[in-house]
Amino acid sequence: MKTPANYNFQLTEKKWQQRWKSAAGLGKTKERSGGREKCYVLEMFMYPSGRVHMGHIRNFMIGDVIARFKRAKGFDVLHPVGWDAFGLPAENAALANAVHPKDWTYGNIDSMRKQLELFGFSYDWEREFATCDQDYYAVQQKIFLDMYKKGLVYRKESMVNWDPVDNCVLANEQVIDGRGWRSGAPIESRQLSQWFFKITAYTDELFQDLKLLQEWPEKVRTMQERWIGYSRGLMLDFAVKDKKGRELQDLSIYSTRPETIFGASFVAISAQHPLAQKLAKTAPAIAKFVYMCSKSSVSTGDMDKMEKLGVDTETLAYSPLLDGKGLPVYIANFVLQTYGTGAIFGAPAHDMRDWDFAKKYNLPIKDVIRPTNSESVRGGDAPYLGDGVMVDSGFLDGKTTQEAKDYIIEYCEKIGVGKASKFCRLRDWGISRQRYWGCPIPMIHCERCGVVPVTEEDLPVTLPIDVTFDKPGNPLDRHSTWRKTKCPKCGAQAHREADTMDTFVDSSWYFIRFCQDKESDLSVFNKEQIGRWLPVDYYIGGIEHAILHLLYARFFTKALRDCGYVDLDEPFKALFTQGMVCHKAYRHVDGHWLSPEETEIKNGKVVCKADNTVVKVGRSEKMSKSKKNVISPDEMVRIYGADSVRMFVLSDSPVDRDIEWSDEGITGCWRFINRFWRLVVMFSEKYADVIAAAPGTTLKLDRIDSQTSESFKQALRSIAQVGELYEKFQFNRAIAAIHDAVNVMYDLLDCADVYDEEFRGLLLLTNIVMAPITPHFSEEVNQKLGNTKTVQEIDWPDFTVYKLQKETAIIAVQVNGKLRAKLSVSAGASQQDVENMIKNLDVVKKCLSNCCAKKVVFVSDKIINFVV
RNA sequence: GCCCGUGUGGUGGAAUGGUAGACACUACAGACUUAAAAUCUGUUGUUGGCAACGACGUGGGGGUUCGAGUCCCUCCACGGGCACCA
Repeated sequence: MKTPANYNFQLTEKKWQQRWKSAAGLGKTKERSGGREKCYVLEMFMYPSGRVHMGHIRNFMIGDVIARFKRAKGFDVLHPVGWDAFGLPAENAALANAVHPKDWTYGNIDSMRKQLELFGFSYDWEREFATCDQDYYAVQQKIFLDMYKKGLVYRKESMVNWDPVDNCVLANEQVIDGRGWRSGAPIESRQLSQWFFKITAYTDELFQDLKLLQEWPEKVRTMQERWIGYSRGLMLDFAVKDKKGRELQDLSIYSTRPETIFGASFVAISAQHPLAQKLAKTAPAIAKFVYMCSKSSVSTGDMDKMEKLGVDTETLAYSPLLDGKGLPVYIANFVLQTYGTGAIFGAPAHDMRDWDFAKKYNLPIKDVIRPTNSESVRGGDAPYLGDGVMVDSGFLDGKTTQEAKDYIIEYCEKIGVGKASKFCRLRDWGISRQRYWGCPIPMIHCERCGVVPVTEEDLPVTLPIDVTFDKPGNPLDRHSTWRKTKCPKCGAQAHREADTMDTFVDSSWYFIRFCQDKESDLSVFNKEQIGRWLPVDYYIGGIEHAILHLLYARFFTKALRDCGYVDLDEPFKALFTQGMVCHKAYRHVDGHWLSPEETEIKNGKVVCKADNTVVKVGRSEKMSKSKKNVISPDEMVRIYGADSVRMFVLSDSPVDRDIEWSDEGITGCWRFINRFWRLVVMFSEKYADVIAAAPGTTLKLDRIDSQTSESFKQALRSIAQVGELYEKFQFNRAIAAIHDAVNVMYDLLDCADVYDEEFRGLLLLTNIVMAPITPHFSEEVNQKLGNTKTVQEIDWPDFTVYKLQKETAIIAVQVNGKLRAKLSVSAGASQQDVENMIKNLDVVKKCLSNCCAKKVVFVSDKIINFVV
């Protein structure tokens, strides 16, 4: 038979995309009667940078397969798409190219939407929106005011993380290794008035509810747990006196290891501590040290390499617990003002940092814990950090560390020198950004009344369009008219808050907005629609959002619940984090990256075309412009078609791992699609009469019985697994199972014992389980095979109706666990039957010649193992 | 330093404690072709052997088990996250 022509993806993909569009049915959210279950599938929405990259495609593919699969399973599915559209790059583009951020953003959205449409994702485009749409940020301003009324928003003068490149404040979460998460510039400290969300009001709940998120990766839960940094300990009171015994001030110290107090040999406070500031005024040496610390705190970074330094304040700290013994007070560079009370007591024998400090300044090291399984206290030149039994600690002697801890907290509370306390690392969320392209903060500054919220009738506070970017800084600040307004309280001349909100606010509730359809009043929360869809059943995105976005969104959900907007505690039921799409990267000897076009292969070596130097072919790296290893999705669609690209990003690697983009991989998918296509063409030509005689037949395979070949059943077994594999996000295995089925069908095509209609059924079933991955192709195949329903209209097949049990099993014959032979038996054969069958096998005879087996292990249809 | 993850052929990767290497890629061979591409059919963990058939083999070492890639202990390498958090 002549080899059929290649599958024409150009025509086919266009054809089906047009049909889906005109039928307006592909991704449209259906709410059908009959109490169907809902399924909300959401991929983390994207920033409109201008280009869709392969990482997006992989992310969206996971969601698209799940959404299509769940629809076929009979769920009502919500699968929306939108744009996280405020943010700095729009302003940078405005500066660089003299284009308005609004035009830049909406222009990018248009071109990215076109790119996405090439892939045929089953989104409900009717619900699409961008966070910079006025009707979206208007609601956000209302939420802000409601949270303000609830006491969840406040304004405070505080030290902030200032990014000198972006000219902007960053949240703690956005500072990575002392550098801005976006600009990479070293962060400075500045004193500024800022708006804060009181996320710490929800510390307990955010921490406790992590336990509810069993369908989140454990890794993400642990990261959040550590970020919140919950700890329990004792707040202990000290009195600080100078050398002459004059009382200077009281000092509170927080410790999670209060049981080591009798091993304390010094107290250390941070350079920003009020006591340090006070002492610096009169003592030049202290002032100098404090100044030095303030300098170095600006550029954090290699904390671990920083030597522990301190200065003796010549004062002593007294606790009633310590029998009138004063501990020398140091100002030390390793004590953080932002954690606890900014003061510690040092127990060098049982803490690494205290140990280093004591060694440096020759302070006593007193052991108070004897390791549990040891006769004596710590030996050697290191602190003992584990648990044990208290020694040399007065009334704590003989208690275990845990007992001692509980006891001393209780004791201190009783005698009134301390109390049980808890602390967390989590700080309130500073959301003021000195930028133009964001949601305006709806507040007004009045000289007489102070800060006054905008009244609801005056919402939204719209972003003015007539702004200039000719100077650095926030254009809202210098706008000639926009800032001027009347005080809602007294009517006097006042001015608007010029800061805008952190864009992470925008992405903290977008998944709620998607729940409302186009017809609903978008200026209010429609509780019925929101209640119908939330929580998100499958949330899919990158691990890089493990803390920032996911923590903020969880907080927002709880805050909105308390404002009466929603009725749920956690927004995302299951979270799935996918790996990156990587690609080979080429590096020149001098270190700069080369694109593949700048290289060639000479004598089996990759060399740089320009200067013939040997190029280092590095390990596969995440695709990025700077590494010049980006593969453009539309280019790939042009060459191989959308379905091949769709298939490739899910094949090969499990989706939670990185995948390497390769030419072989994508051509492999393209070839497989053609291979399946040829099968369909050959069948439909050979059995044209079958198709013509029974168009629109259902998928039912009537004649699966004992006469059906094992191969045929094997193919059915393979595709029967595919749904379960989708459910488990094991798309690579699902694709392997589909390969299996197609390979078997090739073997079957020429067999005489294949019933024609049965074979068509098998083709159709394989096609249908593959359809979530290759929707255009599958519609075409389905049509070619004469099915009158479209794939979209077909329910997921029920494979349990087929009798697919194997009739024979291959049993492994083992001696002492070593494989000696394989034996085909009828399925379910008993141990006796199997033993009878094999006792004459040479291998078995040889092994059993001199003695009987001590023991025979038999696992039905699997193994028989003789132990001799 | 702490926490988490990963380690299986030339490559990506399969494998409820039960026949390791499914599926795919690469490579090689054969068929088709004037030829090439494409396609189809084989072979492809290492190693000994003409063969039948053996030996070895899931980062290293040890253990539990009739049986370990899988469970336990320990070490190593790589990747990621957090990091002076009292």
